[in-house]
Amino acid sequence: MGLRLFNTLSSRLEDFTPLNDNKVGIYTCGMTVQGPPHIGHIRAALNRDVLVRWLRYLGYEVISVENFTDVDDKIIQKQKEYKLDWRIIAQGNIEKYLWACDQLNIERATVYPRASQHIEEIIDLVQSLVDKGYAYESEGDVYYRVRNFPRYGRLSKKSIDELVSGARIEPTEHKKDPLDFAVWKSAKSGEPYWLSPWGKGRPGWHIECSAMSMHYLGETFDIHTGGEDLIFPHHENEIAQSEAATGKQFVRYWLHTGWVTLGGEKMAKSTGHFLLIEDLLKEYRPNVVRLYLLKTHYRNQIEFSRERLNEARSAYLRIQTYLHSFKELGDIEKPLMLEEFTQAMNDDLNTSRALGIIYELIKKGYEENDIDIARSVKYYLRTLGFKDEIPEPPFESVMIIIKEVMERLKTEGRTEILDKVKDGFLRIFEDVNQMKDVFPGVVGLILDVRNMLRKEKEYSFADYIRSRLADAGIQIQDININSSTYRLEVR
RNA sequence: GGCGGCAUAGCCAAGUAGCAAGGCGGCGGUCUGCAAAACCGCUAUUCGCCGGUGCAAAUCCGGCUGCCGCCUCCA
Repeated sequence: MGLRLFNTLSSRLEDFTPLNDNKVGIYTCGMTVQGPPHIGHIRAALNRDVLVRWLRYLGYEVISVENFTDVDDKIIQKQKEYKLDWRIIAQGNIEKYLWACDQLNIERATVYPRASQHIEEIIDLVQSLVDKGYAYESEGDVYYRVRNFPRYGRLSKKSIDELVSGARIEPTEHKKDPLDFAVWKSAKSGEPYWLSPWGKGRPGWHIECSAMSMHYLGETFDIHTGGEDLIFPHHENEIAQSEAATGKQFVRYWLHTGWVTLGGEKMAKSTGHFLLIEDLLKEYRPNVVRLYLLKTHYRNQIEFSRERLNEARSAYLRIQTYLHSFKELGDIEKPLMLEEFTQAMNDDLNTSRALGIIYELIKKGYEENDIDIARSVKYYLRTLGFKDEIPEPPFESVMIIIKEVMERLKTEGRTEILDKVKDGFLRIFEDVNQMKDVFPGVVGLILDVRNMLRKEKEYSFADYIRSRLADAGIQIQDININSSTYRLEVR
C-alpha cells in the first residue's frame, strides 16, 4: 500500500496521488516574522521536512514552497515599538528561523517567498476578486465578501451562521458584513505601502499565501501544510480567495501539525507564552530535539517538558552508543525491516512506530552482532532526517592528559611504567603519516598505563585517568583487568 | 453557547476488531577493584467510567466524566 495522509478537508485518511505524475507541490505556511521562532514553529517545519524527505524517498519530485509573511499588522506595530524599519525586523527573524532549521537539519524549501516580494501577484489576485464580485473596495480597503462563497467553512467545519456571533468590525474597518475580511488594507501615515488601484496600501493577512502558492505551484496543487491554528481563519480564507478567483480546487491535501503546549497551554507569540528555539538549542543537541518531536505523531499535541527532552537525550545516547560501537560502519542498499518501516511511514507518517522499529533493530543488533543491522539503523535515522554524527577525536585533550599522566608517574617515581610509555610513544610514531592517526594509539597507551595501575591496585590514580578522559569526552569501559575499550561522546 | 480533538503502565507513546509495539524510569542480573558506563531479564490478564452490537472490542455504537483546542492574532 502507498502513502496515506490525513486530510483536514475530509477529516480522514486518504491515499495520496499527486496531480501530475510523480511531481508534488507543497506549500507550507511559515511564520509571520514579527518575532523570533519558538519550538512550535520548528515542529511545523520539522513535520514538513519529514514529509518532503519521505515523498522524495518514495521517488516523488518535490517542489516545496515556504513563505514568510513579512508585512502585516503585527510587524508594523513592532516597527513603531522598536523604531526600526519593518524590513530589518523581518530579516532578523527570518535569519533566526533559517539558522534554527539548519541546526535541526531541516532541509531548505525550494523557495522562501516573502509577501513583500509578491505585491504584484497579490494586487492581480485582489483585482480579479473585485472583478468577479467576490470583493469590494471600501474607503481604500478591499474586503472579501464571505457570503458569496458557499463553501466557506468547509475546511474548519464551521457554518457561516455560527460565525456571525463572534465576528466583529473594528472601528477602523469599513466592512459591509462582519464576516468579511480584508484582502487589501489602506496605509495610514508612517506605514509601509504600495501603490494599487485602491490607493496606497498593503496586503491583508491571508491573501499573500493564496497569491504566492498559486504563483509557484499553480492554481491547484497537492499539499498545503501548517500548524493547526491556521485552519481557521487563515486556511479557510485562502481557500475562499483562491477558489473564488480561479474557479478551481485550490489544494488537494491539507495537513496540520498539532500544538506544542507549555504547562498544558498552547504556545503562542501573542500571549508571550513560548520557548524560543534558540534557547532550547543551547541545552539540547538538534538530533535530540528531533527525536523528542518525532516520538509523537505529528497530529497529536506535545507537551513541552525538560523531562521529556531528557528522556529523548537518554534514548538518543543509546542509539549513538550502539552505532559508535562499530568503528567503520558503511552504508546498506536494502535495510532490514524495510517493509515494516515503509508501512509505518506510509501510514500518515507514523514516526513513532518508525522509531519503534529502530529500537527493535538495535536490540536485535546487540543480540546478533550483525553489522547490517547497524547499517539499517543508520539508514533509517537518515531517512527521518537525523544528522549523521561522527564524534571528533579530542586529540589535543588527549595529548594534555598523557603529559599529565607522565608527570605524575615521574613525581611518584614510577619509572618502570614511564619507560613503557616512552617506548610506546616511539612505536606509535614509527608508522604514522598524519598527527590525527596517532589518536587511537595514544588513547591505547593511556589505557595501558591505567590497567598497569589497576593491576597494582593504584585505584585513585586509575580513577583519576578515567575521569580526565571522561572530561575530554572519552568514555572508558573495562573489559577485564588487562584491557579496556573506549567510546567517544558526541558533543 | 456552537464545532472539533484527546483519554492506553510510574512517566511518554504506538496500536482503531483476533493473544497490549517501543522509549524513559524502576527493579533484578552479567561484567567490574569500583562504576556514573555497556549489555541481558523483569516491569499493563488490561486500555477514563457505564451500557450496547458481535464468536471476538483498547479498537464499532450510545451515554457519562475529565482535559485540550477553535469560534479574535497565532506554527
